[in-house]
Amino acid sequence: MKDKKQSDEECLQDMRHIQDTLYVISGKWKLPIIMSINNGNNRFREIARSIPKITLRMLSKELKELEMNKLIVRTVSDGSSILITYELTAYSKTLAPLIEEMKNWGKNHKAVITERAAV
Amino acid sequence: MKDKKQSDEECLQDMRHIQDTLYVISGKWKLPIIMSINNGNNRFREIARSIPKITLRMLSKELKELEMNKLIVRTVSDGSSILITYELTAYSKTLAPLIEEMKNWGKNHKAVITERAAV
DNA sequence: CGGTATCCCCCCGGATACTG
DNA sequence: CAGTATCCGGGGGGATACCG
Repeated sequence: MKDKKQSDEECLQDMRHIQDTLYVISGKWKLPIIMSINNGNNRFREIARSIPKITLRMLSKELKELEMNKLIVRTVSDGSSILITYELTAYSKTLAPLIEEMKNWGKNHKAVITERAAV
Repeated sequence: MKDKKQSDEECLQDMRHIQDTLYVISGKWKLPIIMSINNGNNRFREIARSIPKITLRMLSKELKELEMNKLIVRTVSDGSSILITYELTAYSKTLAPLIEEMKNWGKNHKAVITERAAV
């Protein structure tokens, strides 16, 4: 978002891109799931335990969508017992700056809102 | 999101911040509205016209929420006729890096998904 | 111009139970 | 462990009509 005014056409393009991004990360759980996997949780139950309040149903659904968007990979390895692991793709790493930015903004916003509530 | 693994506690904090941010910018229209105003549209109908497919109802609803979150200001100025303008707050500018990031990511993602569809 | 009021549908997301 | 099945409420969001 530049301060310089852009053409309406450019602005429309940008809106579309933003809506595309919003669509991919929308929902309460997708980003938390990515963060959890990034933090070393690779098994279904492990991820479930690491995210407060998420239900198995939602985790299952969201994992599928993330896989469709090429952000994670589901692997079934057949050792002594069957083992299923979820891993982030290299592509998912491109979300890192975005996540970082959202993390910081949320932290600050919490402060802003809390201050308002106090007044 | 660092590559270095962080403590689970830190990770939980981050998830909460992210969810706070998601909550504020969630919905199809909030960011497009901010972009539209940023691009010089300050009147209700002007904004409405600048955003494809948005309905008056949604614009009205979202403007209120944005105002509650201190991202825009609604001003009623009483000249020869009543004039209502919407402006971005200084605070809303803190979203700029996030928006920029989402714009770029969406642009690239579109390409990634399209490529997949071709295969 | 600057919105509200209704109606309505869809689907997100929670609860709970169950399967292999 | 790794999920799926079913049920269900709430609300996001579209269409349309209307108001001052």
